[in-house]
Amino acid sequence: MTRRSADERREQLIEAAITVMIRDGVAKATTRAVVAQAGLPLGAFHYCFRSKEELLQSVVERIMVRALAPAVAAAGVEGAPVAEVVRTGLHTYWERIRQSPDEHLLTYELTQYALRRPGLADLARRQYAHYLDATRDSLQAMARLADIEWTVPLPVLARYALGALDGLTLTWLIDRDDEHAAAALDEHASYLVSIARPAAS
Amino acid sequence: MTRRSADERREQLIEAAITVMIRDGVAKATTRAVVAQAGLPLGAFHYCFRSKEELLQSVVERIMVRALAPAVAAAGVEGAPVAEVVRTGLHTYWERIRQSPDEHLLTYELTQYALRRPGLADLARRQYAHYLDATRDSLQAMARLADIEWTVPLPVLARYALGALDGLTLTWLIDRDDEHAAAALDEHASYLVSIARPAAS
DNA sequence: GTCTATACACGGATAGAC
DNA sequence: GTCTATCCGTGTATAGAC
Repeated sequence: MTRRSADERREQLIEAAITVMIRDGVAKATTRAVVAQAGLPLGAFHYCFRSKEELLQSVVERIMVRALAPAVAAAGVEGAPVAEVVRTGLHTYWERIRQSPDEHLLTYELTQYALRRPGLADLARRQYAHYLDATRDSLQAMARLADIEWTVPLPVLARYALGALDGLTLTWLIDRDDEHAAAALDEHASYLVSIARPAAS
Repeated sequence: MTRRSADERREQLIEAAITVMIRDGVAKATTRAVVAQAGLPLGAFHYCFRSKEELLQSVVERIMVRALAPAVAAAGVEGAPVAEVVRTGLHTYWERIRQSPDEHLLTYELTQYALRRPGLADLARRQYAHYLDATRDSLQAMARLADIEWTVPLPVLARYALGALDGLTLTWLIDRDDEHAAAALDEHASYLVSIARPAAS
């Protein structure tokens, strides 16, 4: 029973750490703040994690997996016009950002934190590689739904689309300008539509 | 004479702080580390700055101004083809990033740091507004050089272009993949060329 | 103004009782 | 395994000699 409880506490502490980080930032997520958030005594920390670094590694892994890949969520009906498929996908992505802006801000914060630690830098790189994959998959899914193909090589297009969405997201997280963000996102949609052509096969 | 020296020390400490931050990250830029970098005694700190917060405000202001606005450096010859003007501008921007990647990484780190402090959050917002202005100016300059006009409203285009460059930059700072970054940047150039048309007037 | 010594708080980690 | 009490390092800031 104690074994199961120990695992639960690990989970509890990871989630508590994320809660604190979203609310106060990574720097304020001290061991004391985390255990307080979890409602546990300070001593509980060190028989769940060898060190704070170990907790942070778990947090980074979890938050990065949980963070929607900046991939465009492919949505829409089979055979719909490409413009509709693209706009629906981007809109879905954007709504998720708008629903949890602080969590996404934390994602960027953690990425930078990870880059500063030799042991975690590789994790950040692998995660961005994963984002690229997910973006590529979404673009392929959209092409299939709209029955089109992209006139730009998929790896290039994925990197460009990921960058554009990432940048637009970051800008919005800073200025929270809904109108301008929507207009820019729409321009990205127009771009995607412009590089689509009817499927050959 | 002491007066002049005090101002010099302020400068000295700001630059030392930036040096430490670029090398070790914002978190490691303690007062002790900063004065050590500057070759000054610890006591020197507090008759140059009221507090560490005050130093950080100065640092944020300076680094954000110094950071090239993610604006496209307009370059090229009057009357050159639009494709050449655009590619030259983007290439110039990218070279600056490549020449000081750590400093640009710090820019992102400081932006997030600023967003976490109520007193500095507004500074981050104003800075991004400045980036938007600079991007818009560069786009206008490119249009003038190539004797074209943009078929997308300038405010929308500026936000989109800023986001795209910001995102591509961030992705590259993480994975340092020169080839793919160049390809994606090139795709952005193609996009810009595609939304240009000969000037009407 | 300039520097040394130090106060004081906080954070990570551990010792040791239960 | 669980928790309390504590150690020790570090960080900001200040006191006070010069």
